[in-house]
Amino acid sequence: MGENLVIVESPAKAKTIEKFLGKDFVVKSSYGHIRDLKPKDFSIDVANNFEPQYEIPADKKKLVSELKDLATKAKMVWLASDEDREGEAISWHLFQALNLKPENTKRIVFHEITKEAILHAIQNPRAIDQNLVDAQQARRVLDRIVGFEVSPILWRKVKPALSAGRVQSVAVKLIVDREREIEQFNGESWYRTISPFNVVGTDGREAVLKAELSKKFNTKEETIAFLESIKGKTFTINDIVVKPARKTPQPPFTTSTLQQEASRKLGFTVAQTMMVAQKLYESGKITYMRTDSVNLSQMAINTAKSEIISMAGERYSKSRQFTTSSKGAQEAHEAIRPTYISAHEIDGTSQEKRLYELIWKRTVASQMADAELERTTISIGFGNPDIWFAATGEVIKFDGFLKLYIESTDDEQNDDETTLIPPLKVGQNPEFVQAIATQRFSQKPYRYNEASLVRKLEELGIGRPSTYAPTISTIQQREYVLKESRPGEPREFAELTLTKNGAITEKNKIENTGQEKNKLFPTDIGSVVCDFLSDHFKNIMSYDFTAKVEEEFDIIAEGKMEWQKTIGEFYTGFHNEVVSANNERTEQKVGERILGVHPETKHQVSVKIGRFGPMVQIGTADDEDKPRFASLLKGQSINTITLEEALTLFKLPRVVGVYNGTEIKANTGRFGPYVQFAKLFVSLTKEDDPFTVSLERAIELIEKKQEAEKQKVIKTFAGDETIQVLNGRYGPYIAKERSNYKIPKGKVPADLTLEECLEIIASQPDAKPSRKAPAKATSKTKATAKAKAKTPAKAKGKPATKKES
DNA sequence: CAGTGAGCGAGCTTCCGCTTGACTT
Repeated sequence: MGENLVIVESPAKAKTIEKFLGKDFVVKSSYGHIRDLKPKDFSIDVANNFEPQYEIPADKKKLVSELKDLATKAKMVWLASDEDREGEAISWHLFQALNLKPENTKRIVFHEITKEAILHAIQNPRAIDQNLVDAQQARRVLDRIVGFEVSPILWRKVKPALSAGRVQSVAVKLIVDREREIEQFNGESWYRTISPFNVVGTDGREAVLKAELSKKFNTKEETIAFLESIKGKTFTINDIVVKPARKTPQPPFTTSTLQQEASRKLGFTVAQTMMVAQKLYESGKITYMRTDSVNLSQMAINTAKSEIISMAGERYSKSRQFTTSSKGAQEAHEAIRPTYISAHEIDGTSQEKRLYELIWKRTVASQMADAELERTTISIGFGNPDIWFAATGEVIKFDGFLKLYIESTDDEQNDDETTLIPPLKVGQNPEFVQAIATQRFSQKPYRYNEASLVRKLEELGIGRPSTYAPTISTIQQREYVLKESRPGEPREFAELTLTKNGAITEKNKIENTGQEKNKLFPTDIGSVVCDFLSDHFKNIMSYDFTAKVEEEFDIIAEGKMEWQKTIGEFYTGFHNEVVSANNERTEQKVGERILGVHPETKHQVSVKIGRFGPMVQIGTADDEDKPRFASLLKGQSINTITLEEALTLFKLPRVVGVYNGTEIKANTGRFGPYVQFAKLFVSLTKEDDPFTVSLERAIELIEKKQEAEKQKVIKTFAGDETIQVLNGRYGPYIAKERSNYKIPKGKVPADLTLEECLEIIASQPDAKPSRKAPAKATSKTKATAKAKAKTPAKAKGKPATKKES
C-alpha cells in the first residue's frame, strides 16, 4: 500500500478525496501550515537579507514526522495544498521539512472537490512555484516586522500587552474614524409631506393612494405656507408611468457574505457563524467555509437546476456563474454551498439547521430566474407645474428567485412603503383627504457591527476569510473596541396637518432615535492607540496600505522582483518611523489630558490610560505626597470627563453602613462596582450605583450571595479541609486546592466519602490547575517565582498583567 | 474568575494566515 501520498490542507478534504482516488493513494492532511516563524522571537535576520528563521511548532512535530515517514515509503508525493499564495507556501514548507526529492514530488491543484477535478489535477501536475512562495514569504515577513516592531512601542507608551498590526490596527481605525464622523455630524431637518387620496379605479375598485410631495421644506413657516396654498385646490392625475423592473439574485455565499447574512437574519456573531459552518463542513454538509470565491462547480449548477425545475418548474431556473468583485480575492475554493443540493434540510442543532437553510436557499436562489416587477408612478398635480404629489406602487409580475430568498439590508429604517394601485387614468380627480407634513432628520453615519466591519475590511482588501472572525475578536480582546447596545434617546419632532375642511393643526411628537444593537464602539484605549499610530505610522494606518503591498506581492509572484528587495524598501522608511516614535519624548503620557487642579490641594488632576485602563490621577510624581488614582467608570471617557466628575470618583470606597457589627463598603474594581462585607465581594447590578446604594440593598445582595455560596458546597470533610465537593457551572465536581476533578459516572456526589474522593483524585493525576497562575501576587517574595515552564504560547486567556509595587 | 495602580527594576506581552483539537470539573 501507499504507492502515492497526497497531502492536502484539511482533513475533511482528505477523507473525501481518498474516496475518489482508490487504494493506490493515501491522502493525508497537513492541517494548514506546518512551519512558521518562531512565535516568541522576531525570527527575521534583517542584516542578513531578511532571512526568516522557520521552525516546526511543537504541536506539529508529531504530524510532520508521520508525514515524513509516509513520504519516504511512497513512490510519489503529491502536494495538493490550495492554489493560492499560502497554499503554495505550505507545499514548499512540506517539500523542505519532509526532505522531498524533486523527482518524486508533484504539485497539483484543484478548485473544487469533485472526482473529475481531482483526476484532472493528477493528470496535470506542475512544479512548486517559487515566485508565489516568495510572495508569501514577503507577506509573512512584513506582517511580523510590523507587528513585532510596533507592538512593543505601545507597551511602553500606552499599556502593556497591547498589539498593532497591518490588519487589526486599520480595523480599529475604521471604528474610531466612524465614531468621529458621528460626533461631528451636523444633522439637518426638513419637512416631508404625505397625503392619502381616495381614488376609484377604472374597474370600480376604491383605494387610498399614499402620495408624497415632490418638494421638501426646510422650515415650518414654508411648510405652513405651502399647506395654506393648497387649501380647497382640485387635484388631478397628470401622469401615469409604468416601468418594468427586474431583480437579480445575489451570488452564493463567501465567508464575508455568509457572516453578514447570518448576522442580519439569524443574529449570529461572526465567530458563531464560523463555528457552526465548521461543524457543517466537517459533517460533509457544506463545502469549505473559508472562501472568497462565488464560483460554483458545474456539478452544483446542474444539480441546482434540476432541483429548481422539479420544485417550481422550468421557468424558475436560470443557471448562472458569478464572478468575484472583491479586491485581492484568491479563489482557491468554491463558494459556500450545500454539498448535496438535493438535501433541503439536515439533522443537527437548531443553529446548524438554520445556517444550512440559509446557505441552501442562497445557493439555489442564485440559480433561479430574475424576479420581474412593475413599478407604477402616479403624479397628482394641483395647478403648480413645479410641485406635485407622487404615489408609487410595485407589483411582482413574476417572483422568480424571490420565491425562495430575500436578501436583507442593514437599513434600520426601511420606511419604503408601497401601495397597491388600481388601474387609473390621466385626468381623474382624486379626492383630497388630508396632508401631513412631518419633520424628518438626516441620518447619522451607521456604526459598524461585527459583520459590517468584515464587509468593509473585505471591500478594502484587508484580511482574509480565515482571519475575519479572529480579527474581530482580537480588537475586542485588546479592549480597543466594545460591542454594545444602547437604548437611544427621545427626540421631538413637529407634525403639521391640513385637514379636509381646511384647518391646519400642529403637534409635537416624540420618537426614539440613536438606538443601537450590538454595535462596535471605540474605547479610550482604542482611540488613543489609533491616534498614536496614525501620527507615527501614516503609511501602515492608511486604508490602502494593504492594497498597495498586495500589488508588490503580485509583482514578486510574477517573478519580476525579489521579495527581499521589496521588503528592504519598505523596511528603510518603516524602521525610521519606529525609531522616531520610540525616541519621541513628551511631557505628557500618550493620550493624557489635564483637567485642572484640585480645588483644595491644588495638585494637578489628569486623565490617561493606566496599566489597567483609563484612570484619573491627582498629583504628580514631583509632588511631595504620593499621587492618588481612580479608574474611570464604564461609560466615562478621558475625552469628555469633567474635573468635577473625576473628583467624584475619589469618594470611593464608601462606607454604606454596619451589618452584624462589620462595615459594608461600596467600591468599584476591575469587574465593576461591588459591595464588600468582610471577605465577601458582591457585584452590584446595572440598577445600583456604588455612590448611592443603600444599606438595605447592600444587605439584600450580601444575603443572596451568602445563600448562593452555601448551595455551592455539596460536601466538606472533617478529615481534610482542602477537599470539597462543589456544585459548579458544569455540575458537581471535587475540588482540592487549585485543582478540580471529575466525579465518575454512577457516583452520587452527596454520598462521596473522603476515601472515595482521594481515590478519584489519585486516579486523575493529570488534572490541571483551574487557573493558569496564582490569583494574585500579594507579597513581594512571590512575584519573583519563575513563570511556569508549561503554558506554551497557546494559552489565549486574559492577559494576566502583573507588576510589583 | 476577582475587586488593582508611583516605580530605579525580572520577565512577560505582540503580527497574519493556513488548519483543527479539546477531555469545558
